[in-house]
Formats: sequence, structure tokens, C-alpha cells
Amino acid sequence: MNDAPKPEGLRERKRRETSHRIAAAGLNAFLAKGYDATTLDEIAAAAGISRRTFFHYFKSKDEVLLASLSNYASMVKAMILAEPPSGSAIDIARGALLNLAGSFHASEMMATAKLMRESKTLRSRTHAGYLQLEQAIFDGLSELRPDEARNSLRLVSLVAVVALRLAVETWQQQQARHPLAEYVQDAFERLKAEIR
Amino acid sequence: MNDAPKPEGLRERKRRETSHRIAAAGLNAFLAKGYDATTLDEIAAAAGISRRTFFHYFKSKDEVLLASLSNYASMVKAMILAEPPSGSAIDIARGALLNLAGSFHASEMMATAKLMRESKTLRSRTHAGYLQLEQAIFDGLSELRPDEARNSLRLVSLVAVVALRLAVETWQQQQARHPLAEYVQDAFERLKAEIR
DNA sequence: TCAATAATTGCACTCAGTGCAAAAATTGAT
DNA sequence: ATCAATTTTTGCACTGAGTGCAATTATTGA
Repeated sequence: MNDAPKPEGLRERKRRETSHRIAAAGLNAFLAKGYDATTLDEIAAAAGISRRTFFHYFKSKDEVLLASLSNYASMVKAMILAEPPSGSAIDIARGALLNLAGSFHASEMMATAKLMRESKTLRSRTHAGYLQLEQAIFDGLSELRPDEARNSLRLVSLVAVVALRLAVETWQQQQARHPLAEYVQDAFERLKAEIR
Repeated sequence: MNDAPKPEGLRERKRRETSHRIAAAGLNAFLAKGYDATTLDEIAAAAGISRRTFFHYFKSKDEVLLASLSNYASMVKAMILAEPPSGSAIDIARGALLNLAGSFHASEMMATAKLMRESKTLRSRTHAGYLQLEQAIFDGLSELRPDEARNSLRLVSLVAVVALRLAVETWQQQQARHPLAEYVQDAFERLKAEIR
């Protein structure tokens, strides 16, 4: 058993680099000119590849933006599995999201959030991100609690994401005055207080 | 004050008819060949108009499908305003959604739901519909309860839509064995039981 | 150095969506 | 019925996203 039987060949390294270059060029252009006004040709040119090659790295234009976002889905699953398995499902989800909230970078978030609001297609995508998150939380909880009713875990997943959305909303409204985690904490508490 | 100062001129009537013809032709084609495989040319041809004219009636392809869906948003707002204004915000939302659930037609829903699952763009749109619903519920509640904290009403709106989504999910999983309203009722109860 | 494999590219294509200006239909008035 | 104003419909040409294919180029292991 070797940790790295392939010491990262040239191919893999270049691939990673190119992918990263495209993502960076894309985000850059989006922030500079707006999402819709940025064409694939521009991104490709800025990344030093052909338009056709772009599609070997990303399935679509919006996936460039979703790429960074979708990391959160796998992160949250890992965090759920890392939670102490005692406590209710919702507490586990809350713990994981609190954890996740810590890894949000305020400045970066506020910038991309602005993009999300501007473009119609991106608004849909933002939400697609939340759907991924729901799924990831559900997967994590299912793995951690194989004996609990799927029904309940599904419910908890959706509610947890609602809490996160509420938190992000007020966080953005208040220009990130406090760390996101505080808003997440607050959202969960308000959720428990309000639903009865 | 006249109810119909313009007794519906020929123009307006034709416009309504054409709009309806397009929607019907679109839904028809979608169900027959799938969403992605249906082109605007086909829809236009089936509706007896030019491709260009299509865009005078619908802003985009998916709006043909969203048209029927987005009615629900205004319906739910009306239903909220029609609820007895006593009781908590969440009970009002639940009442309205129970009411709305009654107007869902099972067979039609199951068919369009299949479409929604097939196409990526449509999945986004489905969710856009839920966002509209959230907003509509929030608007309705805000109007009915101008003195309650927006925070709380927003929270209740999102939670209510989560309940609806959970209900629709199991409803579809169980092939509409029971009327949707029952699942909605159940979802709200589970919500209250699970969150604490 | 060579052959297998994978990445890059160009080209031609389909389809959604938009701007523009001409042609056809509807309207209200005479 | 006729006419001018207004609205609707249409055709045409265009941009931009995304795909299939086949040729070219780079990387790999031997």
C-alpha cells in the first residue's frame, strides 16, 4: 500500500493547473464585467486555452462559478461525519454548518453574492448549490445514522439549509458585521423558538 | 365605474388565445418528446406562429412551463389574505398551503414532475418556482401581519415551503396514493415534532 | 526512440435568444 | 367604406452557449 504510487505525473499537474487557471480567469472576468457580459471566448483567451478546450474542463459557463461553491457540499458532509455522533440529527447538522460557516470568507462571499443577484441564470445556480448542500447533509446524516428514519433525516436536512439561508441573508443585509457563524447559531435558535 | 369599458376587443382576445395555444403546444411537445429535445421552432409551428413571435409571448422556453406554475404564487398569496387572521403566522401559512394543495391535479402534476426531473434547466426552474412561493407567502404574511417582525415572517415562509416540498416529495414517491393535502398536514406536524 | 494514450484544437453545426425594420392586422374616427 | 394611428407579426441577420468529429500535439511507459 503506497500513498502515492503515481507521484503526480506531468499530465495530472497540468490538468489541475489549467482547471485552476480557467476558474480564476472566469471569476475574474465575472467580477469585472458581470456574468452575462462575459463570453466563453474571453475566459478561454484569458486562461490561454481554446474555446473548445474549456468544455473539457467545465460542462458549462456557470459551472465555473459553481465549482468553488460545490466544494462546500463535500466539506459539509465530511464535517457531519466528523461530528460527535451523540445528540439529535438536527444538532449534528447545526454543528456541521457552524463549522462550515467558519470557512466562509466574507469579502469573497459578498463579491460573488453580488454576481448571483445580477444574473437570472446564476440565481438559479445559487439555489442549485443549496440543493447540493441539502443532499450532502442528508447523505452525511444517513451515513452517520443508518437506523434513523430517512423521512426525519430528510426533513432535518432541508430545515438546516433553511437556517443557513436565513443566516446568510441577514449576514449579507448587515454587511457581515458579525461572523456568519453567529447568524447561523441565531437562525437555528429562532427556528426552534418559532416552530411550535 | 364600468366593469368592462372595453368589451374585450379582438386584439386582446386573439392575444389570449395565442398565448394559450403556445402554452398548450409547448406542454404537449414537452410531454411527448421531453423538454430538451423540443425546439422553439416546433412549438411555434405547432402553435401556428413564427419563431420570432413566440418571444412576444414568452421570454424564454422554460417560461412556457413556468407559466402554469407561477400561478400558484399569486394563488397562495390570495389564500393567505383569505385566512382567518387569528392564529400564528405558521398556522396561516399552513392553512393556505393546505388550501393550495387541494387545487393540485395529481395526474397533471405527476406528468410535469417527470419533465422537471429529466432536464437540468427545468430542475432549476422548479426551484425557482419554490422561491416565488416563498416570496409570495412572505408578501402575504407581511400584508396580513404588518406589525410582526419581518425576520419571523421570512423564517415562517421558508419553513412552510420546506413543508410543502417534503409533502410533494413523499406524495410523488407514493404515487399520489393520498391527496396531497394529507401529506402537507403531516409534514407540518413532523416539522413541529422534529424541531426542538 | 517508439507506440499507445490522453489532451488540445479547429471546424462545422444546432439551438436559444435579441435587435431591427418591413409587412400585416386592428383600432377608432370620420 | 376609408384612412391614419397603433399594435402585432414576421423575416433576417446576428451573438453566444454547447456538441460531435476528426486531426494534431503532448505525455507516458517501455
